[in-house]
Amino acid sequence: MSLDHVLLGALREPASGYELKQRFDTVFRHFWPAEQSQIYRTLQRLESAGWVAGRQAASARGPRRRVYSTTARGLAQLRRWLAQGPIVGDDRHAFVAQVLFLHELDDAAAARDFLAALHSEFAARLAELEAVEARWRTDDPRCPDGLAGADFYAHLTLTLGLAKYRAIAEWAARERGRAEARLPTRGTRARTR
Amino acid sequence: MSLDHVLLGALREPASGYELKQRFDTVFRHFWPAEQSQIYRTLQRLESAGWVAGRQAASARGPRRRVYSTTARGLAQLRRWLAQGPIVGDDRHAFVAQVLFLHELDDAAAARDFLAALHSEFAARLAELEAVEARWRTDDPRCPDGLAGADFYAHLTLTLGLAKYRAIAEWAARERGRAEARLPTRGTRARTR
DNA sequence: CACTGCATGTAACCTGTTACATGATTTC
DNA sequence: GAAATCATGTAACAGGTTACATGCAGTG
Repeated sequence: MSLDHVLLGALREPASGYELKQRFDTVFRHFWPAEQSQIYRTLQRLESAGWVAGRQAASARGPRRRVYSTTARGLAQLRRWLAQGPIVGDDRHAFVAQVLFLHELDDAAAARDFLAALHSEFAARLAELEAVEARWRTDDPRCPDGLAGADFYAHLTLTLGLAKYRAIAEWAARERGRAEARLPTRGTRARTR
Repeated sequence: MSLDHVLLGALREPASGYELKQRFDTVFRHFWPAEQSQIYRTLQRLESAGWVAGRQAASARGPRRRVYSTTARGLAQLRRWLAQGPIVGDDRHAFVAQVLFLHELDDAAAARDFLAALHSEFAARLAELEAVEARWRTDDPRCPDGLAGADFYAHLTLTLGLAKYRAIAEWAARERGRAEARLPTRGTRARTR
């Protein structure tokens, strides 16, 4: 139940369900997306378990808010989760299945376009993370190597995203090229096989 | 509903639920794992939709089997799915959340060990795929560049897995080194912060 | 007064996991 | 005759998604 632990980690700094949703949509989304309905539901469950505590708070604008934070028991639970070692689990990537079955399209140009679209997608994700890193470097002179505490680990997740998206974008560009090379030359039939 | 389409693609070659489970555990597992119970349940739904057809078949050993194959309507559905372009969707990787919250362990040596464990995990996955590729090369002299038809696309999924696992394993090795360098030297207090 | 942003929640549904249940045939 | 392998299915539950419902406060 990783959502539980992402919330436990996030709530070391107190936040409302609404604020959590925003953090999910910006940072956590990259490795554990969650919908608002699921966040509120899970918060309730974690509170009955005694892992987070909620309290009523006033709001600068808008209705009253309910602010949660991780309890001592919640923190102990989070530490156990971290101490058990990496939870790697399975990948679930529909696009890889699509690549595997691309042959069923029986259309080498469409396959090449498919790989080109994959390249745009991952190049865009890479550019997004590169922008985040560039901003960080200009905002904080200690950025890559002087980072301490929680920032050091946050930066690690950034370099992982960078490495992964870079590898996939390069793969897509390379394979798009190989697919291009297989295309029938002009003047011959457009279909393969 | 990607499981539907993975089954549609797999059943271009007729197979029983049991055989499909084996293919999931060897090949499809790398991008779309599925349990036996889910496979049988989905097969029933796809059959009512008219996308696959099942027929009774004799079995060399063991009880009677039910062999399914993709129908013309199922193939049309599969092609529509491929033609709509890559479905990239979200990543859900608990270990990245763990890295982000590693600071809560407040133990730099444990964090270094965590990264070392990640490195072993991904190095092992990489080695597994490298072995698959090596076997393919020795079995088929056309292997990397002369591959045609469905094999060309199957090889693409292999090079993707190779690129991705290589990138992650290299990241883990590099960051393990950086974490090592931050360790307090012998004789000083063992805890960071 | 309409719209936007803040804020919290519920209901129905779909997908995926775990556990259980059954039975045939072959090999030791 | 016990164990392994072939083979198919169901039930209960957990986790995640989509859609809906409600209401406050400030801005134009």
